[in-house]
Amino acid sequence: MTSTDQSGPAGRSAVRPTRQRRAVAAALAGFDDFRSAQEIHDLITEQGDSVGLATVYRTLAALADAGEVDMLRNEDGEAIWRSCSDAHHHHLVCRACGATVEVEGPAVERWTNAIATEHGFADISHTLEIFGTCPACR
Amino acid sequence: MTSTDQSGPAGRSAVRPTRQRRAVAAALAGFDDFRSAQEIHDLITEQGDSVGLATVYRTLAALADAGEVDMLRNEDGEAIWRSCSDAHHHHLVCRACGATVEVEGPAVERWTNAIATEHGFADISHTLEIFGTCPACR
DNA sequence: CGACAATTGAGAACCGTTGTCAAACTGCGG
DNA sequence: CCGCAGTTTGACAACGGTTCTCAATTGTCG
Ligand SMILES: [Zn+2]
Ligand SMILES: [Zn+2]
Ligand SMILES: [Zn+2]
Ligand SMILES: [Zn+2]
Repeated sequence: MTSTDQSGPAGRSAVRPTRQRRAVAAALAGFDDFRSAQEIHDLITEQGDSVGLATVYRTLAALADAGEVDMLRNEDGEAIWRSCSDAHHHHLVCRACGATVEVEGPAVERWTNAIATEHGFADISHTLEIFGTCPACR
Repeated sequence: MTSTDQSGPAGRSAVRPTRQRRAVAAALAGFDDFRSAQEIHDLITEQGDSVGLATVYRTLAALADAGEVDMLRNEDGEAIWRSCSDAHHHHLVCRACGATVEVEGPAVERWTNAIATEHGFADISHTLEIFGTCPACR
């Protein structure tokens, strides 16, 4: 058994741990609200690292479909990102300061599935975000 | 029922019914899935009318905040539009063909409010869309 | 070490959307 | 019927976020 073949199809390693990816991860660890790619890029710069904007976008996209960060869109349609817990969850976001709370609602999950099934839909997924003004911004 | 009684009593400058706005309304009546502004613009052109793209955007935005059309964003962040019923509702959308069903869920409405209040948030709003594959696209 | 695929970054390209502003259109009062 | 003032329109430029290009670099692995 030739040791590890922990990731890719043809055996060669797929994702390489690079300085840039570490910098993005570090930046993500530094806030817990949702931020745009550009804001994250700025953060990285402030932290002294230098990473191209395109790389930030690429890394965020990769992390997102690896399920390590959540991406959603603000009212203007911009993508905003945040490192989140693994489990399926939704967000309660403060419109003013961006403060974010992860929330879970088994009942809602059940409801969406039921409704969709009822209409004959399959391969169901959903998006749900709650916006409001947090206590601190009142 | 189109509760659009724009002409109020003290009818000072309101929204003027113009050829262009009528064309947009007509286009909106011609489909029941969500379409982008550009697609709607194309539809109008195909119908023989001629309306500037900027005007289409302006009209859609106006209709949207008059509550006569719903706007949401597809995965790419583009705005897509559809004329909907007045009451608050959500959407069950087919990923393949775009077929859309309006759905209501009083329980979900209650849940979002409860969760938000519980965390001290005020002025609550939310977005919720369900995606799947409809029977016809199976 | 040497070969090589994965990765990076500067800048251009994309593309949906919004802003500009002069011309066209309305409703209204005279 | 005419002219004025405010509204609306549209061709086009400008914007801004995101993706693409491609040569140069950098991990990985034998
Ligand atoms: Zn999350
Ligand atoms: Zn859910
Ligand atoms: Zn709707
Ligand atoms: Zn709702």
